[in-house]
Amino acid sequence: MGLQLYNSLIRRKAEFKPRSKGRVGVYVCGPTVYGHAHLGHAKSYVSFDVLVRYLRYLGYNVTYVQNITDVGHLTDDADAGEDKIAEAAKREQMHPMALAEYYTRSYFDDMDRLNCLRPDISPRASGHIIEQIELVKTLLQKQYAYEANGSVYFDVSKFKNYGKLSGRNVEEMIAGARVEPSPDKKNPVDFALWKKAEPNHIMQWPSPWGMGYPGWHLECSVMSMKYLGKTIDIHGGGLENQFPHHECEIAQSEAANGQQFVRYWLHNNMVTVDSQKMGKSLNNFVTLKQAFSGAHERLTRSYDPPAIRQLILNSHYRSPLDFSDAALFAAQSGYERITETVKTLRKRLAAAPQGLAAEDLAKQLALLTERFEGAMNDDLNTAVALSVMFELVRLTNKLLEDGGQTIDSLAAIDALFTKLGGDVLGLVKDEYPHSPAADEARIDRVVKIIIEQRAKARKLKDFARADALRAGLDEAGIILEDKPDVTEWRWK
RNA sequence: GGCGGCGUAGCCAAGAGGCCUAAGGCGACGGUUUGCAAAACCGUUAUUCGUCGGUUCGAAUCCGACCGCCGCCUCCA
Repeated sequence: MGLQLYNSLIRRKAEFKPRSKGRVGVYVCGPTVYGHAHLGHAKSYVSFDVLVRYLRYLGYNVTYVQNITDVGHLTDDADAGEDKIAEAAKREQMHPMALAEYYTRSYFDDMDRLNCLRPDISPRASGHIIEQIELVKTLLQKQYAYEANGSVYFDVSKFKNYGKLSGRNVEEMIAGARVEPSPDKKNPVDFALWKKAEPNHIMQWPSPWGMGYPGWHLECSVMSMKYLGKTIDIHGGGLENQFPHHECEIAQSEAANGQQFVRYWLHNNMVTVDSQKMGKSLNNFVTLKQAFSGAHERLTRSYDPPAIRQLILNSHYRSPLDFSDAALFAAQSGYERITETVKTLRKRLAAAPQGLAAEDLAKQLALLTERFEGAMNDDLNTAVALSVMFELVRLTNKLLEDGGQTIDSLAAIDALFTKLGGDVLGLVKDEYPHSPAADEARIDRVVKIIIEQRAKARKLKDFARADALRAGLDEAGIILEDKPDVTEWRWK
């Protein structure tokens, strides 16, 4: 059985088959860059990162597109809302585009630290205004949209499949609408494709309907179409975007193109913090930078970025994830366990005797691989995949303790760690380099300890020992210089 | 009010009719190793899966009721 994915559109798991053999287009809703990324972003993007990594592991040629929303995302869907970027720009007294750039860099920086692969294409909404206007024109032409007072709205009543993704009924929504309908809209559920800009609005572009800016939902339709085609294989995003965002994307795209927009809709579940919804108003927002540094009142320490990744992969992407200091602490310990084993393994590998891999070991590794793939094929069950990694850890530690393993045996284990734990899960690194600056400071500390020992020996007139220490350092390329009151060292 | 999801050991978390007297991780406890420490290894830590009923030869897994929690329906990954 191949890869099964839970498709929100049909509400069950289904075998994944790409549209074109061997090639997969993946589009994931990216961040609106008006603040630093938080734990919610991490869950979403780590989850889809693993999807992309696993598709590549299976041999697919994947094009991964993830947008950057830098315009059009309003704080409120009723017409009163302001653009999030504009609002933050005002607050931080920056140019909106400078603000967007600043937080885009911050976002990539955080994602790099979580070891998320960069998307192949990271299109900006503001860079696709022309295409967005074109899509609005098409929708007007096909009479799926109407202009009113300088804005253009999508006429939901014209699109009969509206609600199919989120299981909603248009009539009921109209009846139960909570927001005061805009006087320009024919129906309260209609959504803005293009919004008229007030003169003082900073971000605005000329259009056939006057100066304005695009509606939020439009960008994803336009950019996925542009880079992946009219029908894409996989569209991912957070569960909270299923409605209305993704529903609107389907309506726009399918109305304009007359063909299916997305074949597999994947939604990841939400993050809570200490069992509470993470929200700015609840004051329990934890940004990734805070988690990395430990600078948050709910955290007792700093956490390695991969430990956060590990916590996310410890549960299923469609389950809600509760972040707590205790959970993070456990993930950190677990991550260190895997890391220690891999480091020790590689150290031993360098000094292992020649020889072929043990036959029963090959069998065990094949079995673990099979179980790993079985878990991943089952809608990306990373929790089980991770448990397989821990079994590999135990197997490895036992072998290392027994000793006498050949190069080929250890290399086979290392290859599996690298492939499954590294390439797919993104938890095992190819190398664990020390930072040169930190190393330098460490060497200085070590040499000073030896100098101290030598000083003690000299004081006790044990010159043989003192000279032996100096000779030893000399062999390591370190020269000691005895000054009147101190001993200094330098590289040979 | 409408739609959807969840409740498994001290904590996190898989499992979705018989392989479950329920993976894996963290923590705790005991042991091996150890001058001390760290790491590692071995073992123990849920006869039970929110509660109560039902279906079935058989249920954590299906159905119903109830209790509790959460999400979406307004912006949020």
